[in-house]
Amino acid sequence: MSEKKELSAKYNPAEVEDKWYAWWLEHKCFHSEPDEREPYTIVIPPPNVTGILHMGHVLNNTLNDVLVRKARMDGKNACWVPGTDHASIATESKVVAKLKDMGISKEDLSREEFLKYAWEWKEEHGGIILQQLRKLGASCDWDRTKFTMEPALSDAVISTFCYFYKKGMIYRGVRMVNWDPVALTAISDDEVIHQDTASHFYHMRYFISDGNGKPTDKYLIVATTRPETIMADAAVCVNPADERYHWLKGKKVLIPLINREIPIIEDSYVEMDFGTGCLKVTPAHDAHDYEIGLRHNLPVLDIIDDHGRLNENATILIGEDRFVARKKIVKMLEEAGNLEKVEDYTSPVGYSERTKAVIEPKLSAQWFLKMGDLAGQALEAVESGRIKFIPDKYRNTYRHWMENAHDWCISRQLWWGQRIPAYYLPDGQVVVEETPELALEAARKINPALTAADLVQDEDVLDTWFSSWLWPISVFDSERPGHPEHEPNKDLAYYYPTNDLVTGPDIIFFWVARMIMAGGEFMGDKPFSNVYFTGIVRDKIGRKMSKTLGNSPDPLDLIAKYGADAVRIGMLLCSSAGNDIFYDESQIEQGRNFCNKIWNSFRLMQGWSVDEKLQQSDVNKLAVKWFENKLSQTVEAVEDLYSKFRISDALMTIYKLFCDEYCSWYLEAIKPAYGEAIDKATYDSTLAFFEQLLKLIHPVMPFISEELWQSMAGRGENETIMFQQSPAAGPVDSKVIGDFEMAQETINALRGMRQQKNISPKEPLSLQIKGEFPGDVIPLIVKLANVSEVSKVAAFGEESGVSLLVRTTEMFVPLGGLVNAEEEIRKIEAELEHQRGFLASVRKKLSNEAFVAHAPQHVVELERKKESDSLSKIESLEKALNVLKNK
RNA sequence: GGGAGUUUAGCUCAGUUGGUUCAGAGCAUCUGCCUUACAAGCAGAGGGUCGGCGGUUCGAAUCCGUCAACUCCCACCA
Repeated sequence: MSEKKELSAKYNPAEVEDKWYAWWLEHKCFHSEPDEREPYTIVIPPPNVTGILHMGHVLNNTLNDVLVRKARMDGKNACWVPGTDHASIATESKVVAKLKDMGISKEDLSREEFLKYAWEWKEEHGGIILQQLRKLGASCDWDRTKFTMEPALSDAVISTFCYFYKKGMIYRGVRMVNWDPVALTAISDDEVIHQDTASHFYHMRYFISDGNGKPTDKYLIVATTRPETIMADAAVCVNPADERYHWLKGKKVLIPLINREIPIIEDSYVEMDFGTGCLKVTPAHDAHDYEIGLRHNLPVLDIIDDHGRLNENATILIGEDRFVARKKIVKMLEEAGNLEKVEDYTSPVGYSERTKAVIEPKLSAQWFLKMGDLAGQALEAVESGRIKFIPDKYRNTYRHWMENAHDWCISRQLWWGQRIPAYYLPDGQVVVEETPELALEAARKINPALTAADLVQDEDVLDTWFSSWLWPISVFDSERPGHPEHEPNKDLAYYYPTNDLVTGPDIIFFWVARMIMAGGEFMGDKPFSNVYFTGIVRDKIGRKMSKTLGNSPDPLDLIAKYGADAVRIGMLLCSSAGNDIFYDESQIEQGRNFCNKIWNSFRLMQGWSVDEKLQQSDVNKLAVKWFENKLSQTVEAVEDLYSKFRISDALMTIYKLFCDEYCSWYLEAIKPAYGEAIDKATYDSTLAFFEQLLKLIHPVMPFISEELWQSMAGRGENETIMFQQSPAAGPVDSKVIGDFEMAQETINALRGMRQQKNISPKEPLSLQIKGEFPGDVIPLIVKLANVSEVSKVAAFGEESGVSLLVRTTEMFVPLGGLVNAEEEIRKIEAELEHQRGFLASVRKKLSNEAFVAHAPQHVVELERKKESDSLSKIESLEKALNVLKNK
């Protein structure tokens, strides 16, 4: 130790964490530039720019940081690129809400004015989450921080759009989209959450027309959950096989209340046994109805406006909100005698993920990207194993989606985002170019008389994922997307493809699949090699963590209370890949306790005085040799676990190595008696071991490992544990470990016996061992089990005592008056009974000719060995019993 | 409705090709210890018909069938 300062009995993370994080930043430890080393690259899953750190981020970024720090210590040039996502819907709705608080309505603002507010908001609140990540210890290269809407990355998005447009893969089409009447935008299918919702099933009478627009007294009954849309009906549809309605063929019915005449049509889409078997067809307001309308050439009448209110086309209830209109129209139907009955009914209703508004299916002109080839090659990249999913089961999910990929609706009716670079000519033609200037140039090829003022740019912006899918490319080289003919710049050439991606399975299609598509298209190469899917963080009783439930702790509070290392450990301990995480604060306590354990082991070593003249004792020699091997063995296991992304198992292996092997066995074995000094050789070895352990621990617990590593002697001014080489596994001598284990088992047996017989650990015992026993571990038994004398004997004496069996070695502890003969007899008899039963079962197996004939040789051999071991155990138990009984 | 997955100790999970590293780990529990690093600790101990049933096999937590429960994804406002 360099200096001996007083250390408190408890580790205090608050004193340590900010200090080292600042030091790392100051020394540019996280920064990476291309060099001759092998790169290791991770791009952060960019959190929403206005987001706040939650437990899911903690899990994800802890895993990322562990991987990055490990790679760094493996000598790779590790680069973790941080950044944020502009999250158009989420951010825009936050800005709209904030403006509303200020008494400003978005509609009163021009696009430019609104964007000015939005950027102000972004500057003010943006990137808080990146600051919070620093508290967690995230070793991101902050100099490379990116934002999906910064100019360069926006340019990449625009070029990408133009690229696909010119390739004929982007088209504009009228489609039934999921309209969010609150956000006033179409959203993708994936952003719609279906939830069973209690509503009503309204059975309405549609009277048959007499042919002149007048009702007859005959009617049929149509059931709907949406009576407010009847004014948009284009037909009533029945199944052609439905005999109940054959008489209606060619007839027309009148829409209730407005008496518009519509045809009765037949389509097998209608299920006969659902409802009344009559379906009202409303092409403008239902995706299936739209399809039916196309098949039967039905007119499309849109009666709901962007805000979800009835418009003039409805002819009645104009201006009413759709849900208000529903209530009113039901009453009107009832009064008009058109309401047959109302049933309670629960049906799935689509809600906007962002605004929670009920989705309105709406026909509108949107931009689409064809999936065809993109999905095909992205599927192949995973199927072929070039990209590995961890856990593997997500390949199924991925395949299923990729094989059924719909064209991607990429336009959003928002302002916060990259505006679509499509420019409309006065005659309705469209040109798509990267800049207005280029667009004008292109437009003039169509009509040379055009001026800039004649071009009108599309009002919509692009889906946020249309920028995120470029992330692994654009953070390094924003020129490349959209221009695969460009040579990649130095960074892109060096860092791409990235190595690992850590993300949640909920965005496997939104993001993971699309990054693979973009990588294939623009780089001709996968964007990453491994995708590690984390689970969802849930509370103890399995509920998803959410703000509304209030069951999500603030990670920063936890860090303040327990320390960042403890929080990291707590998250990792319960996180096997792909499984949901059941978060429990007690896991973080365990992490804190582990920190404390490490801290105190350091205190112990720091308190020792070294005597250079002291000879190394046999016990110490043994312990050092053993731990050397144990460490190698464990390092090998840990490496293997890391390579399989079994991070929590790797952590547990390290945890046990430290707590059990190092603290409980090694340190106890070499610990000098109070007031005595330790020999130099052992001391040096111990510190070397401790340093190795700190390195092993560093990726998971960066702060405490740095603090203690720095506290050890001989550190240069600018050195950090961050760049030390990971411990390498040396050769493992299994005899050393095996012999030591024999000693451990013996010590455990003796300790157990003391407890059982109520013999104080301070009472020295003597021990007789019969048969083979590794002699050089005896000093360890003497020290740790408080044995005064160990003798190897050919036969046990006649005095009273307790016999022990360690594996197949018999031992005896003479206890004189301390032993209760009757109790001992009972114990031996019980053991005998068990042993005889065991022997019987083994013999039964061996006497089974089929077993001996079919089982492999080594299995049969094992059974034989069991038999002989058991026989010898029984023999010695019987002897011991005789001795006791003959007393 | 279509698909995928899960079910092993009180809790969270490991268990590679069926066979002594097969019934494991951590936490929790219980017992005894304030033993000069650590009570946020030490030393011990007890917990499981491996979801149910059936089958294949000399042998099943492991393979097959079936049933049950749970989870997720996709589809869907009649």
